[in-house]
Amino acid sequence: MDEMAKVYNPSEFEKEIYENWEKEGYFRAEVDKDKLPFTIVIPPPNITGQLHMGHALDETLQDTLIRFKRMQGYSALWLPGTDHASIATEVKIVEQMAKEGLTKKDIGREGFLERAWAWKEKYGGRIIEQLKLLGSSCDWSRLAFTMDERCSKAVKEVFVNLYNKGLIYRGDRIINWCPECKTALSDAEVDYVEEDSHLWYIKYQIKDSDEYITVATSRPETMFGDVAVAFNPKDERYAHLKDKTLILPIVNKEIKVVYDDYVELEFGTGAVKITPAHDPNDFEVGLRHNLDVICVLNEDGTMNEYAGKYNGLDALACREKVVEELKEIGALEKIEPLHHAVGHCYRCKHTVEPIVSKQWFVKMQPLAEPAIDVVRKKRVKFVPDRFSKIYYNWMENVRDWCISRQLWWGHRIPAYYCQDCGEMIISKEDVKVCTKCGGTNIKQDEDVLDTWFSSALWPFSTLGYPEMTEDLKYFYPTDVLVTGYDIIFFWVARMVFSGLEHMNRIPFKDVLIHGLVRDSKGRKMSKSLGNGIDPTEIIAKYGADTLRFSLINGVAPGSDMRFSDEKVEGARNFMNKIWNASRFVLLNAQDKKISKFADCKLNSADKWIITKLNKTIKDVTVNMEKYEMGVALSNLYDFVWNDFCDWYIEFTKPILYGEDEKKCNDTVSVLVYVLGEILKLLHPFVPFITEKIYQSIPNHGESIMIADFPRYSAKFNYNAYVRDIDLVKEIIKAIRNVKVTVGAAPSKKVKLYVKTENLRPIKNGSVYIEKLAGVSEVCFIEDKNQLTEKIVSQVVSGVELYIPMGELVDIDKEIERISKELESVEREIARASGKLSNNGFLEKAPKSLVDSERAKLDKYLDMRDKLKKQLDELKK
RNA sequence: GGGAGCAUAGCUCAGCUGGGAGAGCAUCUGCCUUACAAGCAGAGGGUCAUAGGUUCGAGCCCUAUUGUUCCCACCA
Repeated sequence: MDEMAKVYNPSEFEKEIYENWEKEGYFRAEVDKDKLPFTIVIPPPNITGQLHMGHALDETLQDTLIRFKRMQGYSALWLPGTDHASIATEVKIVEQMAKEGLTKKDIGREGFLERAWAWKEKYGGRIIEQLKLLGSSCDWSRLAFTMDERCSKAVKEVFVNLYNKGLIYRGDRIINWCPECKTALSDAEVDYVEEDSHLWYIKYQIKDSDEYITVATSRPETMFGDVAVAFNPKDERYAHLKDKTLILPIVNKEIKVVYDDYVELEFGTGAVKITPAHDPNDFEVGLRHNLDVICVLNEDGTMNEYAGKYNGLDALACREKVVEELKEIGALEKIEPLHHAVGHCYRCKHTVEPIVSKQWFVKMQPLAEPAIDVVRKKRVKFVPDRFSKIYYNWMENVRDWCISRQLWWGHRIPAYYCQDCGEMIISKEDVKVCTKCGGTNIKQDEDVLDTWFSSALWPFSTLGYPEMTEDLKYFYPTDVLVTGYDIIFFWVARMVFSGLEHMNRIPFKDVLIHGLVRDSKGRKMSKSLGNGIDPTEIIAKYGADTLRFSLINGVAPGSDMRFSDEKVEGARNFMNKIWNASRFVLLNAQDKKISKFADCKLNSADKWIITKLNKTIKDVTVNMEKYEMGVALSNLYDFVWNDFCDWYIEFTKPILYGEDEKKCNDTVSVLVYVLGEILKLLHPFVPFITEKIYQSIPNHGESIMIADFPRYSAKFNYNAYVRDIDLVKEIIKAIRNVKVTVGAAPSKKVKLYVKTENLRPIKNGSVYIEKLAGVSEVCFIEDKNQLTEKIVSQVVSGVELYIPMGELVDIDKEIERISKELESVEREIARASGKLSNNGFLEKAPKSLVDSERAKLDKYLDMRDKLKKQLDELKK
C-alpha cells in the first residue's frame, strides 16, 4: 500500500491519474449487448473558445453523471467534440486579419478557408486539453467536429432530404441582416436591446390638394423605400382617402393608400408608412396588397442609389440629414421620444437591419408540431419542467428558419446552378455536369449554412448517421442532454425536430438545464466587466476536484449560481478533510489484519455508521437519478464530515489505541470499508482525489473509475443501535456544554453520575463518553442524594446527569442555566399539548404523527419534573 | 404586451407529497486533544417580502400586492 503524502496537494497527482485512465482505456465505451447503454453527447464547445466557468459547470455535471452510470454498470458513452461555430469563428479570423491589414477580399475564399482550418488546428485542441484538466471522462476515440467528414455527410444528406420533401426552399424574404458581418441571421441570432429613440411625425401630402396626412415613424431614413401609407379599414378618420394618391416628401414620388388590419387605431396617428423591404410587417402588408419592394440599403448598411443625394451615407447619418431636410421643407410635424427594442447581431453586437433578400429557409410548421408533441407527452423531459413552457412558446410561434449565411467558414450549401440553362441542382455529391442541359459550366451556391444546422444533427451525426452503424443502433437515442437555458432555442429545440425528422426518434430522453455561473455579486461574468474567473487558474491553484465541488455543491437545476472565493475555499477544505480522514484510516490500517467487512464483528458504533452510510447511499442514488446532483453532494458532505469524521472516527480511537487486538482489527476493517464506500460515492464528483486515495487502501481494485457504485441494502438498518448512539452523542454534548458554561477547561477530567432506567446504551457507550467528553469515570446512581459534592446537573431524554465540578460550581449561574432549559421545555410542552388538545388534529392527522406527538409530550413532561426538582434543590 | 424565476440568519443558499425553521461562510468564546488550525469544541443570530384565504395545522397550497432578475413579442 502506498503511503499518503502528509499534505493534500492535487497538482502532484491529477495529471498522472488522468493519463493513466486514458492509457488504460477506461473512457472508451463499447457496444456491449450485456450492458445497458447510457449516452451523453457533449454540447460541442466552439473552436474559438477557451474553457470558461459555464463550460466548467456544464462538463462537470456531465462527467459526474457519466461516471455515476459507468460505475453502476452501464456502457456509458460521453461523446466529445467541437463546433466550427461558423459566424463566431469567421468574426475572429476577420479581426485577426485586420490586425495584419488584410481583408477577406484580399486573400479570397480559398485562402480564407486555409486560415480557418489552421485556426481550427491551433485553437480547436486547446479546449479539449482544458476539458481533460477538469477530469472529463470523454471517449476521445470518438472525438468529433461539426465539419469533419462524417458530420458533413450528415449535413448534405439532411439538406437534400429536406429539400426533396419541400421543407427547404429558397426565396426572397425579409431577414435580419448584419451590416458588420455582411450576412443574414436567423431570428434566434438577434438580441433585442431597449433603446431610447424618437418617433418622427412626417406629413405626406395628398395629391392635388393642400391637405396632408401625418405618419409616425421611428426610421425616417427608410422613407426612400416607401410604397404606400396604410390605415386600419375601420378607421373613419381616413376612410375618405380610399382612391387618393399621396406624395412622398423629398423624393416627390407618388405612393398608394392601402387599408390593412395590421394598423393599430391608437398608435401614433393611425397612419403607417409602408416600407416592404425594411420591415417585417410592412413586408407582409406588401404581399397582401401586391406592393413593390424597394431596398434602399447596401449590404454594409449604407444608403444606396434610391436615397438620391444621400447615396453612400451611413443609415444613421442619413437619418439626421433626412430629418433636417424634412424640417426645412415643413414636412416634419413633431418629434416624440420613443423607447423601443432594437435588434443587434448576437456575435458582433452591430444593429441589424431587416432587409429583403434571397435566402434559404427551413419550413418550420411541419417540423415543429411533432417536436411539441414529444415534449407534451413527456417523451422528452425538461428538468426542471418549467423550461418546457419556454420551449412550447418558441416552437408554437416559430417562423421559418433562415439557414443561409453569406460567410465562407461553414458547410457550403449543396445547391448547384448551371450557368448555361439556369437549372438548380440539389445534390449530396459534387455536381460537374448539368442534369438538364448537360452543360459543364456549374457553380455551387456561394453561401454556407447556419452553424446550428449542423449542431442540430449532433446526437446522430456523431454516431454515424446517415449510415445505420452499430454505434447509432446501440447508443441512440441519447439519455440526457446537459446544457444552459440560453441555448434552448438555438440548439435543444432544433435537435428535437431534427432527431424526429431524420432518425424518426427523439434525440434524448431528458434535458437537464442548468443556470449561469455568475460572479460573487450576482453579475454575469463578461469580458467587458473583467469579472470573469478562469477555471484553469482555479484548477492550477486548488485542483480540479475543488473546482468541481464548488460548482456542484448545493446548486439546483435551472437556477443561476454565484461563484466566490469563499465557495472555492469551502470546497478545498472539504478535499482536505477527505484527505486527512483517509490518512487517519490508512495510518491505522498499517500492520493490521484487514478483514472483509462481512467477516467483522460490529459494535454499536459500527452499526451506527453502517446504518448512516446505507441511508447516504440511498439518498445519493435517488438524488442522482433526479439530477439533483447538488443535493446528492450535500448529502455526502454531511455524512463524511459530521457522521464519519466528527463522530465515528472519534468513536474508533479508544479501540484503536486500546489493548484488544481482535477488536482493533475489526474496527480498522470497518474504517477501511466505510472509507472505500465513501470514496466510491464521491468519485463521480471528485474523481482525482478519490482515485488517489483508493490506490492506497488495502485490497483496492484496479481503478475506482470501474469499481461498482455502492448499493443500498435493507439489511443494514440497525435502528436500535442508531438510537443508542444518538443518546450517547446527546450525553457527550451535554457534558461539553456544562464544561463551557461553568468555565471549565475541556481537558479537565470529570466524574459523571448517571441516573436512568435505560442502562444499556450508556454502559455500552461509557468508553465513548469518557473519551469524547473528558470523563474520568461513569457511575450509575439510584438517588441523587447519595452525592455529597458540589454538582452540576443536566437532563437529556430520560437520563439525569450529575457532574461534580468542585469550586467551579456557581449556584446562581446554575439556577439561571436550568431555568432557561426549563423555559424551552415548557415551550415544547405547550406546543405539543396544544396540538394534542385539538380535536381536529386528533381526528384528521395521521395516527403515527399523533403518537409521536404524545411520546414527545411524555418525554418533555418527564424532563420538566426532573428539572424542577433540580431547581428546587439548588434553591434550598 | 405576454410568460417565467426569485424574495428564509449579517452573506450565499437548502427546506421532500403541508406536520417541531436548516447548512456553509461570517460573528463571539475556548482549545495546537498523536488525521486535519484548510482543524476541534461550544454559543448567539430568523414575524420565512406584505395582506387576505384554504386547512386541525402553512416557509410550503390559493388570491392579491410590493420588490427584483430573466425570457419572449412585428405597435410603426
